[in-house]
Amino acid sequence: MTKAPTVYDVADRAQVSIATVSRVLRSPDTVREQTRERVIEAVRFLGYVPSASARGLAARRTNVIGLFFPGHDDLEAPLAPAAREPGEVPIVTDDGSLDAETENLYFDEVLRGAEIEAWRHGFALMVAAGRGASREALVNDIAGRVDGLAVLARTVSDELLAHVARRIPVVVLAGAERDDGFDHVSASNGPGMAALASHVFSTHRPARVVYVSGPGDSPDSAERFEGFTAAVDAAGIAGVEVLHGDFTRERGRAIARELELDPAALTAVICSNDQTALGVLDVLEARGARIPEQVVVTGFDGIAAGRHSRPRLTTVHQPMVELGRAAVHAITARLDDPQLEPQSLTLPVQVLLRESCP
Amino acid sequence: MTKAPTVYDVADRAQVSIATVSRVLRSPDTVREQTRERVIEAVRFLGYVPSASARGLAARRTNVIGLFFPGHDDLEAPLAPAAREPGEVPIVTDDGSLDAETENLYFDEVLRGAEIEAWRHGFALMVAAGRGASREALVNDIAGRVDGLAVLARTVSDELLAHVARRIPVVVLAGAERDDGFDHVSASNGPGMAALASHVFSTHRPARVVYVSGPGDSPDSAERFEGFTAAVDAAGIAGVEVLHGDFTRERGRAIARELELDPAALTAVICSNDQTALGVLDVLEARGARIPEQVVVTGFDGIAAGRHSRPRLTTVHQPMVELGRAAVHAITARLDDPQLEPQSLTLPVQVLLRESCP
DNA sequence: GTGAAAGCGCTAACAC
DNA sequence: GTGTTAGCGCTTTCAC
Repeated sequence: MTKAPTVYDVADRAQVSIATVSRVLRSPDTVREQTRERVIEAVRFLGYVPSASARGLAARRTNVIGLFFPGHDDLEAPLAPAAREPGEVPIVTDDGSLDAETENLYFDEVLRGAEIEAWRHGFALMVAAGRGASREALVNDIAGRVDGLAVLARTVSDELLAHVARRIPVVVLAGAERDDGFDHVSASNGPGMAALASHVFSTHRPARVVYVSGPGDSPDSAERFEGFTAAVDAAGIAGVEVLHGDFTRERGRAIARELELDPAALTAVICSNDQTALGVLDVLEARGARIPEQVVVTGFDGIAAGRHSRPRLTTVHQPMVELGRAAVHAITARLDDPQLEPQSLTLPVQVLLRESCP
Repeated sequence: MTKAPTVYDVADRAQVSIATVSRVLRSPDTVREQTRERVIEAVRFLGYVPSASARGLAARRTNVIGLFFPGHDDLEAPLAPAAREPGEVPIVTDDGSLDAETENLYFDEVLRGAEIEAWRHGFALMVAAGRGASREALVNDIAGRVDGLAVLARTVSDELLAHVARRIPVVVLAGAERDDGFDHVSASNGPGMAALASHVFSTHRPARVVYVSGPGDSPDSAERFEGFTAAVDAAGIAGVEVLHGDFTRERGRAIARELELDPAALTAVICSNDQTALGVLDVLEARGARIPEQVVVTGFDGIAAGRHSRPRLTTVHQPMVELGRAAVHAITARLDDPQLEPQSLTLPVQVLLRESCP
């Protein structure tokens, strides 16, 4: 780690020019075998690792793709010191009250998809989960490091996005198609919610319909709501109640607590995402409501927790891994052909019927 | 995106030298306000984003930390085309037979921790999940892009690790401490398993003890087994059966299928990880075994699925997010002071008692 | 098949 | 406070 060796060092030791060293690394078969071996030996001997900075500068491309997601603001606590000795192992009984799992599944899966696709195209992946005030600065910083950037919709100002897009391709994830000149990749939110709601209406014929929305600034939430109203109109249903949610489980719980249940009439609680629906289920179960006889509940997203809940949650499944892949794919496509018209890819979803609303 | 502007372009437009442009970006308060504003205006007008390659080359540091994990080999399928129209939404009933969730939780959580800690120290995070033959090349490539690298134990040859370590700090994740000169970060596998096993022995006094190991090349598995044998010795237990597992749920199932259960005697199945234990539970439940009256089952890791199983799984919880954080922390510490002695941090674990073995 | 040399876009002395 | 200048370590013509 004392002064990393460079091409020059390798060239010296192998008795060749730096150009040849470069060739051995980039296009080995243009170099005579004997020469090549000398170079490789030198590389090994010196512990040479080419600098991506220098390479990126000279080649004018980094071979890195960036993925920007808004961050886990919750976890800004300093690194907890190992309070206990590692040898001490406390034994605690988990009666179910222990903290819920970190439910960043969405991020995790999109990331996985992005990583896979990046790798397939020979790119490395840089992730950034900006938090707080530094967000815009971070995006700008990342933009300087990569050949293309995927950004979650609504997490960065259009202005900055436009700024960055002058330098590299930008694809917006999970935002509805907008005529902003960017590439877009999203799931079929509207039709998905419409299909689910229609199913609820036609199969269960609820006497009462409650819709729990997401945050006002979420494009996903808006699209889902549109799908919902379309289904409502199509079914000719009147008197729907719309409650304002925020995509959190806690909010779902709060809403369920205040929900007055009519034992005689079937109520449908249609939530704009799974978290909210799970919160609703938490409280409804505790209140002793009969699901799905008395109340049916639905979510949206298809997160793992919905498969394990009791009752299991009926939902619309988004292909999150595919979202990540498609985003990276869109970037590489544009890198290959910058002249491409702005693309807008909408991935299909699937309604998953489970016990909360069969 | 036509020819990205450089410092020179900005300098021209702002009527200053490139040094001043650099200053405005790196240390704004050393520049007169009026000058600064001219520069900022030019930056904005031109859509200037500094090149991290050039910056990294000049400053001799990238401000990026790398995280290497073995990859999701399963997912190499080409990007599935959107077979259906987005408007078509199939409705399927999920009777529980749909494919199991992608259980890369370990990766996900470590990554999250790493990202957080990297951000706190002002670093970006680059992730790589190498697959197949390209693994070593990938690690080498990443090594050239970052200021420090965290690598999952046993995924890269010692030789390559040593090669890379000549250039940048390397920390090994989840491997037992070894005298290899690298920094290590791991969880307290041995003591954790020992504490759990002791609990099983003293509380349940099983007539028969079955231990299911992990793959032979897993250091985690080896440490856990050591902890187990320590507990066995301490409890003076004889005639333990040790089965060879591989950390997969399927293997757990297979083992449970062949397990002969004596209705009269309590059997303890102690598994070296949660996946295996969940597989055991799957089959035992199906076979109608009474848990925990007739059989007690334990796992190790504390993955989410164990919280949702029936019965819920008793296990040892590893602080995975903390592992990621600690790894990055170790790297930044070494970057700050390269003279540091090789560190070996072992994070504390916790036994979580749930219904499979209260 | 190999070498010489001109950058790539920035930072960091060092002058002024 | 601001400008000049010398690299940083590589890729890539263009000669030979």
